[in-house]
Amino acid sequence: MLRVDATEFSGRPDGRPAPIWLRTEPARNRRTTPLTRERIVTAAVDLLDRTGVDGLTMRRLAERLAVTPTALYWHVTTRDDVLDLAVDHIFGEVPLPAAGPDWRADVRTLTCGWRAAMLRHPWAPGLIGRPMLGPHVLARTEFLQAALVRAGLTGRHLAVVTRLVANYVIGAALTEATWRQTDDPGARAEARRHLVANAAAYPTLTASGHLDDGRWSDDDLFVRGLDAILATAPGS
Amino acid sequence: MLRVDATEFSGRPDGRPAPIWLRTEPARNRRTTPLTRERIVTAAVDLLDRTGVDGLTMRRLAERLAVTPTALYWHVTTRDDVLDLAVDHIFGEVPLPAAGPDWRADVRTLTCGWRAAMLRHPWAPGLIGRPMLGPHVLARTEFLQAALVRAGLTGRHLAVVTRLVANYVIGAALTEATWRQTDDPGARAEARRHLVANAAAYPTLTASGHLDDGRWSDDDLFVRGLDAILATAPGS
DNA sequence: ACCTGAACACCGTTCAAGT
DNA sequence: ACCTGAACACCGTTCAAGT
Repeated sequence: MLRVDATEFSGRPDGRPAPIWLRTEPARNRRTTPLTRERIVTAAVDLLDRTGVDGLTMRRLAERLAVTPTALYWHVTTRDDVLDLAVDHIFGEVPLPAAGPDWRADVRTLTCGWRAAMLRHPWAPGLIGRPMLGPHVLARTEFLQAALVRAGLTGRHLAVVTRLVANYVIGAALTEATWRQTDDPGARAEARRHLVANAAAYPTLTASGHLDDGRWSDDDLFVRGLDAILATAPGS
Repeated sequence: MLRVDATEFSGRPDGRPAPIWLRTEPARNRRTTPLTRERIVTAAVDLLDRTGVDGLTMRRLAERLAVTPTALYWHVTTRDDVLDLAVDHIFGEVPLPAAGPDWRADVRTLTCGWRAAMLRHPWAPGLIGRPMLGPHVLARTEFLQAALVRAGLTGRHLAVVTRLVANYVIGAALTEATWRQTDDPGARAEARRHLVANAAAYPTLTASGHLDDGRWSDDDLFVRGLDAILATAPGS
């Protein structure tokens, strides 16, 4: 190799440092970008989108960030931390709607954006089985309950409907993400065949086309369910 | 040790086998119980109850069954299989109610048992993010939709309410299990303090006591939410 | 303060071999 | 048919050490 390691020049006979052109920069400047928690989280979301929950490895994540696996542990204490941060992060992608005069419309756009974010990142719903106290998640819940208060709900009734809406969104996202997560595009059709094969045991489900694809859009079914909930609250 | 290994007797000078009293049984009879898929699943549920999802290891599971880790792979092809089987198994614990004249009562007892099973095994809701096509799960969904058909629902309306109920149960179990799963009993109180500390950002949530413990029972809130849904269907 | 390197105690899964 | 043993290619996390 013709290229000589410049550090050799720094140890000159006369003790003076070599001219700057011949020196490589010191280590802390050579690093392209400093590692931050934020960079870790965005890289994690990227990796999760591509490879799913099991694909997110501290080692793979570090590789993507051009860093030693153990370097991550300076910014984060555990792999679960990364997952928690990733979940909260994706809720920051969808902006909070502006509160308008129609509280029902507010709840609709809020929950639809909420659900859309989870379906864009199908690994997310399965990770909700842990305390969700990130700022983005709480901000969304706050907005939801504020809209319900404007609708006139109070006390226990308010608590019931808040949980009803939130849990419906989460459950819907979880079951819908199931089918997008599997790589096999024919998985749903296969499930449908399994159901038909056992039609004797599941007469109602087969008759109603419970697992049929595209009979009605998932989006439409979700919104209609939501509207059914909102119809139980006092009129606008 | 006084106890002599009986196999030594089998190699007698005269070549004849030792009397049966002095022989140990051959290997295939000595094993206490043969390994079956069913035994694996019940042991898995036990281990999951004790140690959670991360605690279920093929090696630990094998140890509990007094078997080599690799022996499991004869009855099951992957760890995920074990998890799928475990989830379906716990739904078999709750018997299907008998269909009565009051379809609302049927749906209530079905979903309450459904939810109770998940709360008894708090690891379960988080595992629903995979195709749920086990016989017990499907039988429950079949019962639910059959009750809704008896209520007079058809077509798209039937699909909407089926999903609404099922997703509400799943979402509720998932969020509620979150707090039972954490070993720390004060986790909820800690979360509440976190909320109060940022009361400026979450005025509605703090005012309504969103994370307050025991203000209203979770069971009561769940049933009221369910009744709100069922109220949207045609009257009995 | 921030990152590297080596090391520890695990994993799931395969495959040939035993009985 | 059913299980063992050895082996492979990974894991998350720690800790001392470098800069």
